[in-house]
Amino acid sequence: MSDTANINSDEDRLIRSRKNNLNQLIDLGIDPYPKVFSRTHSAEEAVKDLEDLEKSKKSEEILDNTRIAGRVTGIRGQGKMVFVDIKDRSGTIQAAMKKDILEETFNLVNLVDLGDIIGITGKIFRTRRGEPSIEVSDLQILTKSMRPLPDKWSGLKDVEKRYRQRYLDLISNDDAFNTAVKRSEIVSFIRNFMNQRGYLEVETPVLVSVPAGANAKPFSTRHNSLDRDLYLRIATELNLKKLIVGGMEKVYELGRVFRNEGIDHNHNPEFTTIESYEAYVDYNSIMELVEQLVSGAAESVNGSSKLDFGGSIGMIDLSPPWTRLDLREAIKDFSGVDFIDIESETELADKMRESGIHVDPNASWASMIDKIISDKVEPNLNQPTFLVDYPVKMSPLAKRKTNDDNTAERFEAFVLGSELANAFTELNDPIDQRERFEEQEALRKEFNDEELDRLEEDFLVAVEHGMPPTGGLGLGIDRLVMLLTKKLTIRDVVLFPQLKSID
RNA sequence: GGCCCGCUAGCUCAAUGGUAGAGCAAUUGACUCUUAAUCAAUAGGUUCUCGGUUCGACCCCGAGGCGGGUCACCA
Repeated sequence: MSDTANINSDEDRLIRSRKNNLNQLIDLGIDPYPKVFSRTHSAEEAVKDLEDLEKSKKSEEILDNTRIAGRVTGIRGQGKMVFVDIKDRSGTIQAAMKKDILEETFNLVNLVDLGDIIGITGKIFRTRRGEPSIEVSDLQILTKSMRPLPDKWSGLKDVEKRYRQRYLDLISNDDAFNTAVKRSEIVSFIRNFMNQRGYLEVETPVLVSVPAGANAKPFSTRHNSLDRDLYLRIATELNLKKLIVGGMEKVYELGRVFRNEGIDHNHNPEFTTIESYEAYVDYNSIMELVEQLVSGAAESVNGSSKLDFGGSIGMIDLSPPWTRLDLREAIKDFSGVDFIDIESETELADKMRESGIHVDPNASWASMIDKIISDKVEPNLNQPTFLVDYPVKMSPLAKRKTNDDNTAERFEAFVLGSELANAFTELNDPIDQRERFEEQEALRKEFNDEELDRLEEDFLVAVEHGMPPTGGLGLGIDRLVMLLTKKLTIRDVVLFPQLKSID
């Protein structure tokens, strides 16, 4: 490609002027990409020092020789004086570059473009207009930028570009930056929360030979030297329970799982869950764990366990205790269907159609119940709610209730009409567990449903060695972050959401 | 996958089927307290792609791409 081929392209024109400045720097013997710059202050700290001085808390010397680095987000030329906005992690501060102070270095100012990373040395002061600023005595180019930034005032609004080039979103939209920070803080809170309760954090394989532990279609891949198909895990469940068999008693994994299904505002093909397992407790303890974890995370990152969504939703209060609804009663109340007497799929389908629910003609009993829940019950559960006690048929990994063989000790947590967590008293009877898996395998063939859970022999052998009574939890981190940052789409809480590639 | 909407300068947005424009960014010049700096001038376009209708298409029609919404499915 020759230079003349693109000489008329606007983008090239913009890059060319920056390259021109870059070359001028090189001609001056200046490295446009030096390795280090030692900072004394963040932008925020500099302002604080100034305020401390003004309150007479500190002596004036603290203001001298302040060194700050960051990205240039604004340049206001004033002839022999130029104001430059410098943005770092903590915020933005103004630098005042005066010719009579910088002398020959002042020529460098003309070679600074919007988007460059620069380091400045100088004295903190306040301008006549009251703006905290650095009076620059030395200026260093730390990184020359070759491409223009999005418009300072309107920011980056193009949704697609925000996702594909998230770094631009982070630079120009504070809300995107703050959401990413908050996600990190939430994950950090959860780790501390679990560790303080004596849980061990573990890591189990992402590549598995049987994608088991949940209902989902897996991604498949291939290991060359093993000459074998492998799958990306759809859940961390079974390996974690093997660790309970191994005596770890309290374990959790914060990890990415992968499901080969549709993509929309609630679903990314890879997402993060926390699964935890604790020996010698049942699902009642897990309900308390969820209440404390979620309300604690809210208080930690938002300073409150309440969230105001306004409009018809209003205030969501995450503080314990959450409402507990019996699943069967909830379904009956919201849809009029009482599944307890309905064993045949055709009868259930008829009842559902009577209630105005669209039924897939090839659906299993369990998936139909699931459909009733998501269509008729979930949308009503804005305030945090546990739906408790699920049919055994739709809960192949959960233990039966003591006096009711058809019901399992399982709950799901809902907030804002969306599922947040799924938990049960874990099934540790190896004979029952094997039968449940075999039924799932049979149903998968009968209904040709790729999403039904799979039998993993290794897991069954582990349980046959004896798994203590255990309470287990799975909670969607992305959903939790959406809730606590009030984002309506998962793409706003995942830094690099999956998008189609542009060829 | 069905249906609906969007795609125009680096960014944000205009433009009855009749010469594609503005603000910011860029380039050149003036300016030592500005902060969306100001002022003057200049330059910048495969209107997502391909095809069709038309004397003439950003605009109408068809196919495709990408994105958004919604329904179906899923966490």
